Amino acid sequence: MEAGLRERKKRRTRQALVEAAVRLFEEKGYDGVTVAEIAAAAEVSTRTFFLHFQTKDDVLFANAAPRIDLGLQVIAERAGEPMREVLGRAMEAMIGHVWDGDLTSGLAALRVRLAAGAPALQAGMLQRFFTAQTELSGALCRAYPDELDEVGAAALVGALIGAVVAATATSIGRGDSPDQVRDAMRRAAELVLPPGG
Amino acid sequence: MEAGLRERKKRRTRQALVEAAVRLFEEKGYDGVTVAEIAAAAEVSTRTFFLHFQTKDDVLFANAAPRIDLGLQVIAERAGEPMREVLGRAMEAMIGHVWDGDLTSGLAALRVRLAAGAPALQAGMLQRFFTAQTELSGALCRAYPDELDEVGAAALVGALIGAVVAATATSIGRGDSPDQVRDAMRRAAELVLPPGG
DNA sequence: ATCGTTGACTGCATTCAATGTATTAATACA
DNA sequence: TGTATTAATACATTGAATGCAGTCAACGAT
Repeated sequence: MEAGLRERKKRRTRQALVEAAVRLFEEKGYDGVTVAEIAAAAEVSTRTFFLHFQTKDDVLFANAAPRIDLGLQVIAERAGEPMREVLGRAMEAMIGHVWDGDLTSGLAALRVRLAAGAPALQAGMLQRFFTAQTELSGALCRAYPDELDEVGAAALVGALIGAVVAATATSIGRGDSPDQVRDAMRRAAELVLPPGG
Repeated sequence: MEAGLRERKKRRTRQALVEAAVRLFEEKGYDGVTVAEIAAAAEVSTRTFFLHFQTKDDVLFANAAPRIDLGLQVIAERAGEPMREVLGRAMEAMIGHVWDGDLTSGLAALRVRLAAGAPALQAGMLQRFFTAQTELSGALCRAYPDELDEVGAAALVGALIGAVVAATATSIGRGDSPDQVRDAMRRAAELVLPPGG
C-alpha cells in the first residue's frame, strides 16, 4: 500500500500529536491542556495541530472514523434480510470494533473520565454519536423504503444509539471492567431490538 | 410574587437579550452573529450577556429549564404506579410542554434550522438533552430500585430520549407542521414504551 | 430623609480555540 | 537537474469566555 516518505512523515507527526495529547490529558485533564502545549510536546507548531485535526477534541477520536463505516457496510451487504435483524448485526459489529479498539486500550474510559469534567468535550462526543446516528438512519431508511419512513428510521436508530451510549457512559463511569461495559452495551441494544423478535 | 424594581429591570435586560438574539439569528444565522452584536442590539455591554447566560447558545434555551423539572415531578408524584407507565406519562408531560412552549412559537424550528448550519449549536443542544436524560435516569433509578439498576435505567431513558430527539429533529428538519412534529414525538415514545404493554 | 449595603452593569485586559495568509523547506516527479 | 507538490511554519486576527476593579441605582434599616 504505497509507502511514500512524505506520507509516512505526515503519519508520524499525526501519531506524535495523538500520543502527546493522550499523555497530557491523562496528566492534567482536558481543560488543563492547551492545543499549543500538545503541539509543543509533539515538537510541531500550533498551526500544524489544526492541519491534522479539525478541533481540539478531534485528536481523541482519531481512530473512530472507520466504526460507522463498519455499520453502514453491514446494512449494505445484508440488504434483504429482516430489517431489525440487520440493524442488530450492524450494532453488534460496531460494539465489536469498540471492544478491541477503545475498550481494551482504556481509551474509551479516558474519554468518559475527561468528558465528565469538560463540558466542551462531552458536547463534542455527543455530536459525533449524533452524526453517526444520522448516517445510519439514512442508510437504513434507503435500504428498507417500504418498512420505514425518515422519521421512523430516525426514531428506531435514535433509540438504539441512545440506549447504547447512555448505558456505556454509565457503565464506564461506574468503573466497570471492559467485559462488563461490553455486556452493558449488548443488553442496551437488546432492550431496543429484542433477539427473539 | 414580590415585584422588586431591581428584579424587574434584570428580567427586562434578559428578555431584551433573548429577543435581540432570536431576531439576529433569524436574519444572519448562528455563526453570523457575535455575542457583542447581540449585546449591542439589546443596549447592554458584552460582559452583561455572560452575566445572564453561561454560553452563546444558552440564550436560545432560556425557557427550557422548567421542562425537565416537569418530568422529574411526574416521576416523584406517581411513584408506586407501574414504572414504564410513569416514564411514559413523564414523557407525555414534557412533550406537552414543548408543544405550547417552543413548537407553536416556532422556536423549536428555529433551533433546528440554526443547528443544521452551526455545529457548535448542535453540540450544545445535544448536551442539554443528555444532561436532562441523566437526571431523569437517576430519578427513575431511585424511584424503582428493585426494577432498575443504574445501567438499566440509563439504557431505558437513553432509548426514550434518543428516539424522541431524533424523530423530532427529522420531523422539523423535513418541514412538518407543529402537529405533525408532536405526532412524531409521540410515535417515537411509543416505539420504546408501547402503550398496551 | 439619610446612610451603608447589595447587586446589576460596565470597561478593560487576558486566555485560548480556530482560521486566513504568506512563506519555507523537503519530497516527488519529469 | 529543474520544477511542481505539499507538509509544516510564522504571523496576525477573530471571537467566545473569564477575571477584576469600579460605578451607580435600588434597597433596607435606622
